[in-house]
Amino acid sequence: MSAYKYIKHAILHGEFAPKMRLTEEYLANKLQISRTPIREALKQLEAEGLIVSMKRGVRVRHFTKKDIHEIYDLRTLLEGYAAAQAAMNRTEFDLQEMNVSNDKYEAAIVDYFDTGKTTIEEILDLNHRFHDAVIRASQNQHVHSHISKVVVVPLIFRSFYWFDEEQLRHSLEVHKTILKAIEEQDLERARVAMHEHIYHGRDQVFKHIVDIDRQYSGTEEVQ
Amino acid sequence: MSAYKYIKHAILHGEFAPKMRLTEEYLANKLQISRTPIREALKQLEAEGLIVSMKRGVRVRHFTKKDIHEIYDLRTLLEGYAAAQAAMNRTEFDLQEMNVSNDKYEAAIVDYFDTGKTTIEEILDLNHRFHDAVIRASQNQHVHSHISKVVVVPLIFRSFYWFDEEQLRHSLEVHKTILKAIEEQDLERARVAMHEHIYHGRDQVFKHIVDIDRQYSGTEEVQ
DNA sequence: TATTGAGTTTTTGTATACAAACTGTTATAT
DNA sequence: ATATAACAGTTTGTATACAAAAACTCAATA
Repeated sequence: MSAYKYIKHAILHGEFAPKMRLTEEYLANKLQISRTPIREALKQLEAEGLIVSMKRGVRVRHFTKKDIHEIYDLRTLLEGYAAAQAAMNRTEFDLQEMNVSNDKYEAAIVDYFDTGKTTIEEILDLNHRFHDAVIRASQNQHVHSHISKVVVVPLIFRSFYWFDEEQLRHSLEVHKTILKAIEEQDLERARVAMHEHIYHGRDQVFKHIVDIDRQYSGTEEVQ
Repeated sequence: MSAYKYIKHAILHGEFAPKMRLTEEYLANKLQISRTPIREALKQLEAEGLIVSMKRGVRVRHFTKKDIHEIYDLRTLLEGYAAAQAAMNRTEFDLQEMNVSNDKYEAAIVDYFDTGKTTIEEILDLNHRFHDAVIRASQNQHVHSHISKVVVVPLIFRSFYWFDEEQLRHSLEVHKTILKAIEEQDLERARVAMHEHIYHGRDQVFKHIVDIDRQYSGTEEVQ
């Protein structure tokens, strides 16, 4: 795995906590490679906004409540637009892709509460694939790439762990509503359903993060 | 100037043409530095989407008509939202900043046609500052950073050069309409005026780039 | 003529060395 | 006790060397 992917994974999964200082040597040692590829990975991650650089070295970016709020607003705007455009531009192939994605999503949720063989990570991944299929159906590559940069914030990335059965089943129903609207080319219905879907996700996140703004106020150092 | 800024500038000003291959050695030689900082700059530029990497080396990204179309749709969506949010959230300070920006813009346009001492580059910069002030007034940092990535692409086509007196004066009036709506906290008026403003900009670009999709079909090599 | 493949050249990827910048500490003077 | 200067330690920034991968050349073969 590349240094970039390793570090990104570690940040998204909370192994590198917000505000944690990351020195090049620490990372080089951890990945058993030299500092050169580490530095290149850090430049990319900084351009993506997952780390912030200071006078000396970088830290894992800490997202405040305000950040999370803004990011959800942005994501709602973009994905809502994507859903409306998908309703307008979707091909038969897109419809099939979205349906297949959501069928898999449904099967995974059923299995999760039935046999427990499916993991929450797999459900998270399938949810992501459905959203991806919708965005692809919008036929706007640039919207796609911007959304993918908005979405990957550590807390949000892991927010599915907080969903209970009721909420997972509900999200499945909303997916179906979105799909139906896209199928019927009902732009506004698709947009509003997507807005509601994402804002509902935000409500869940905020229900669980009562005070992240202070939580990490101490500076976690390396090693 | 950093390698990153140098290369970005060269791309935006057309010195490195679309599809032009950029080898590390060529750039290192041109900037008279070693390949190490070049590589880091290229990683950042790739993350921003200004260059694309292939199996070996990178090329300056070529934007098709479809790209430009999509990018303007995206920018319209984002800046329209920012204008509406600015109408909702603007502080007295923001209002002042926006007014000052637009007054400078007006003075520059007047001077441009009056004495000719002001350059079109300066007008372009002041226009950019006004838009920036509006986006800042929206109080959403994340929207700001996404817009700033969208905005640079049309610069490649130096769209402003083609604005004649009529259009420059018109854009000034639209700015005033946007400002008035933001002042009166009329969200929808602000949003629609911004939409119109940006789509009008797109019309201008498309009027002048009749066939960029073929224009650069040949592969320009380094040196 | 088209194709394969060995050998050559070009270009990237990584490690390492060293200089430069920053940080923290201790000793000295006020 | 506080402030400052010098020094030592840490960490980054850049150059360079070399290995690895890709692209190219051209002759041998079908």
